[in-house]
Amino acid sequence: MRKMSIRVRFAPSPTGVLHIGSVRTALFNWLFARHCGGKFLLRIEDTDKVRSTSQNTQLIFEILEWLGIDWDEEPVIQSARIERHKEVAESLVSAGMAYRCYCSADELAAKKEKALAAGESYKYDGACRDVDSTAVVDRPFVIRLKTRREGAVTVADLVQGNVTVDNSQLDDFVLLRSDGTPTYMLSVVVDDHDMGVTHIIRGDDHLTNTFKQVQIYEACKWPVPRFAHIPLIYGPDGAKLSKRHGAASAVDYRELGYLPETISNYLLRLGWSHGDDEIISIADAIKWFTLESVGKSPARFDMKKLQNLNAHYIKQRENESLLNYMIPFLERSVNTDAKQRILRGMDGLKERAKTIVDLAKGAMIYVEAPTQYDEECAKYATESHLELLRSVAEIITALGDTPPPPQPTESELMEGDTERRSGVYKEVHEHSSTGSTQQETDYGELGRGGRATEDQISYAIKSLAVERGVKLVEIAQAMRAALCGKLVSPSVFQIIEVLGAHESVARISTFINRPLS
RNA sequence: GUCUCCUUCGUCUAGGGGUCUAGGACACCGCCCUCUCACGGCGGCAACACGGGUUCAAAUCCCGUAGGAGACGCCA
Repeated sequence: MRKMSIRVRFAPSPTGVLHIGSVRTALFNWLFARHCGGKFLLRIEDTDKVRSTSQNTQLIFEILEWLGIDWDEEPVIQSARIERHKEVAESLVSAGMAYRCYCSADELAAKKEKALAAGESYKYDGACRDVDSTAVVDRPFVIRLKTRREGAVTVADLVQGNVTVDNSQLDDFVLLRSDGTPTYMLSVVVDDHDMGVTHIIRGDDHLTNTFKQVQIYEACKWPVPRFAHIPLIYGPDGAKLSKRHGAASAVDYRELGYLPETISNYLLRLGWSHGDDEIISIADAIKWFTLESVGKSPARFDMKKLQNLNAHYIKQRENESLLNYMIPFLERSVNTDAKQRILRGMDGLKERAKTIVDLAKGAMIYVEAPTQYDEECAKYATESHLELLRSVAEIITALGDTPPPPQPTESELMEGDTERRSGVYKEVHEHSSTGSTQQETDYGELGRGGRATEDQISYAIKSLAVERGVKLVEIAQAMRAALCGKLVSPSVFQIIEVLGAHESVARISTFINRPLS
């Protein structure tokens, strides 16, 4: 296979929002082109003028760009090529390969009904096949292909293998409608030929169409391209993936908070694999992608796996990038201070989020004080809890305003405390634990602006728990309720570090003094 | 109905005659970690649709059966 000449295309129709299955088709085409060093072209099949919208067309471009799928030449707009399509249809008539059919819609409907009633499959009977094409008849007509009736056509499909269909299965299908517009069958063939497409990679719902199209290529005496029909994506129930499965459009997934790298990785693994690899970068995908390794069996869409992948890619992303990405998802617009807080709390936030929507929700604790408290919070509003919170507030205030207490030694720390930390926390911790010989300088850095570090806060609160003889969880959950209005959040110590003493104490006071419970 | 395609754990898949008492991932269950929830670590459950061949040997090759899907438009 000579690599330099390969040309593929993605040819969506803007009659609806871009389906996630179409996105996969685009991805496979793109990957194939990039792998082979060929060209990836775009064609908008907007010949159905009633259902096509320019908004849908825009969305196609937008989603492809979002996913990093770039195309090589000016996109072809199919509706601009109608004259060319007609021309080909007419030339086929002149060449005796096609003919004018004057059967009315009513006549055909009647024949179809009759066939159905008799339990037979309907095929156009070719009534006008031998009508003299030079005769001028003043009736509306369509142009039909004079299909070959004998023999069979075998397509050496790059994914499906050899597929043979008997020509007797085909009828003389329509190339040009009575209103003079081309049908899909005609326009794809003409456009693919004119665009120099060498490999047609598309959903396998087109497999049977292929045999009709091959006949058009042959009638035109054009070279037949290679085909690769990839299996469709199904919903969890095994039926074609659609709206009722939750989300079928690529735009939906973007709005649900999935990252583009998640979508392309997930879609790639649906029906294609490279050994045991699950997390695959675009670069590796381009390096590894071949049509031979595309599976033939249909795959079901698994939301859980998508989520898991998304969680992975969220953890991978840089905090700044995540912040920018999540801003449109935030419930309200945020100022620079809030952004800074979110950024500082991002490590704790992102390891808990499966989607950007989750992330944005979780980030609200750094945007504003709780506007309401979850029902379960009442459990931590007992007098004994409130009493503990008063002490907590004092400790936080003290930590925030004065130099923190001496650093704990390794043995003083509860076991496990020095282990298992990640991200920023770990770095901070390492700083503070090396601080035994250089406490002054560390305070100067870590306590900047009178702000205590997560570690210092953690130590102080843990000490309080020991002192009062209560379990840490009792204090921590009460703090969480007061700080977040809910019982699930990142580390409360980290939250306090990010919010600062003033805001933290304010939230705790609000909780203590609120009328309820 | 006709034609075409598909069939390994619940799901995505590895596997191209012996290395398969079938591997990985997600999900699920358990344990560890733990300030909640997650993350992470460790472990567990779980599949070659069925029936015939071919072969010394079949998840792997062939043929049936069953099940699933797609296509049968003057839609794309």
